[in-house]
Amino acid sequence: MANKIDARNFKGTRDYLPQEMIKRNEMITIIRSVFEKYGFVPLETPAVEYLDILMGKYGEEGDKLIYKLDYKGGSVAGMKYDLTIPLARVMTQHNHLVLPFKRYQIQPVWRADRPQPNQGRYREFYQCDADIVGVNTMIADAEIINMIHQILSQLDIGRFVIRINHRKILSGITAFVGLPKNKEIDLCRGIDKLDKIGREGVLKELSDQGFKEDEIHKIFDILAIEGDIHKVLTELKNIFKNNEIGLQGVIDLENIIEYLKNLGTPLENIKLDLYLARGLDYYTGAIYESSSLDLPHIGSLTGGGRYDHLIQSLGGNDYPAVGTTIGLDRIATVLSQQNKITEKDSLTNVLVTIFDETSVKKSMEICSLLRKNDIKTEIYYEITKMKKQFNYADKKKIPYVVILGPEEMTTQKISIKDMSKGSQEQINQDELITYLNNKLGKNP
RNA sequence: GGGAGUAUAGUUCAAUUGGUUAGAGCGCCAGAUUGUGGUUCUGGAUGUUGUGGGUUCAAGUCCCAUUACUCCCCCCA
Repeated sequence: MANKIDARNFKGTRDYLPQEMIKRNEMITIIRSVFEKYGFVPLETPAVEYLDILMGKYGEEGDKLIYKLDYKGGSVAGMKYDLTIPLARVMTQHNHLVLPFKRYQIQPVWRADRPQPNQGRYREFYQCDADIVGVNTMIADAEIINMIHQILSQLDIGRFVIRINHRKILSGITAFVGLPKNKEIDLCRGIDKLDKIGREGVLKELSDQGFKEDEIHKIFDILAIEGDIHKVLTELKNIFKNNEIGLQGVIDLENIIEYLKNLGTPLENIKLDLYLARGLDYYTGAIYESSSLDLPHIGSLTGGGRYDHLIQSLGGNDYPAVGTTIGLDRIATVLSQQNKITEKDSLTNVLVTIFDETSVKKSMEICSLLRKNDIKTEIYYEITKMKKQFNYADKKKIPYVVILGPEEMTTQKISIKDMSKGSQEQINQDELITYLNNKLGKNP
């Protein structure tokens, strides 16, 4: 025999066992139904893309994390890194799509970084994207943010915050401080840690980064702006008096806030974060990210923004676009660390037992009848002692067990045991469906 | 990409300064109970101690390498 194979998962990938899949499917059902409620239509794209399409869109770090496929001597393809670039590609290739094109997409993506399950970080993970192509009003941005709020609330993840910012505000700040454009990212990175390392820490970090004293001084002027969103935006407007690009960002955000109110979005979960940067290169306007307030170590649960020229950069029309991704695995991690995952081993409602050879036919008929009436039903596959059959129902947490023994045969009744109560009753066959529908809460 | 830690049965963990045949809980299988699970009682099965080398009279235990996993930073979903 050949060497023993060491069965294991590829690093950073997991098997989603039934218990987990049942929960994931429930989550996906919620997400999909919200997407559809807002008028989004489904799209799927291949796992693999040509490398020239993937490269250069995600920033320097991102490019390194693309899984490259090596075949026929040359690396020309890679696993998709997100769902936004594939959408942009689709938009360039299918001109007949009605604008605004609103699509949702729920698929895995791959990133070659170091897995960290505790933070919900994997190499293969699911993204649930919703994007609006062809609209440049902030109504679209507001709808996306509103929808994120809706989904996170419905998934019952506990306290969360959606942080918003604008690429043009970042540019405005960079200009205000007097820095060259390429320092923008360093600037954000340094200041973003304010919460973690405090004022002194940021000061040190910035001077280590080579920022001059007067520059740091100006940065702290901006840092000093505090208060609610409106106040901050008003003060920024003042600072950006002669700064057209920064001003544009502020106006966009003002509009978004206004529209969010119109949509009835509770603003207490939404925070303006002037130092939210987001690594992906293609963003051009408003950007947003959300995280759990109870489990901040898990990082971002959703992330998105406006990317007005990405589609053109792939050779398509210059369509404005905005969208978000919902990080299914991150959210699942939050729920699991909050012990909110009720473990289900089965979706079956009824187990039909088989008493002996003479009752096989009857049991199978009842099983079939239940299924015809949309009741999730299993039949036990062996003619064996009741003990084993009940034990199976118990292990799989199947709530009802049907018994058809000699006694039931002669009385023309069916015995049904309620496994959680331990109680058992006999009913007429023609009452069976009504009885179970009642028990399962299916009748109005 | 940088740093740290862990590895013993299906699983969670034991095993004295290195010292006989590596143990226990849970789980699993069987019986008590030939029409009934979840409780109880009785019995049973399961290990190349991650892998390879080294030190030693003797290694689960010490050393080196390797692999896997975990954690932190970076970045993100």
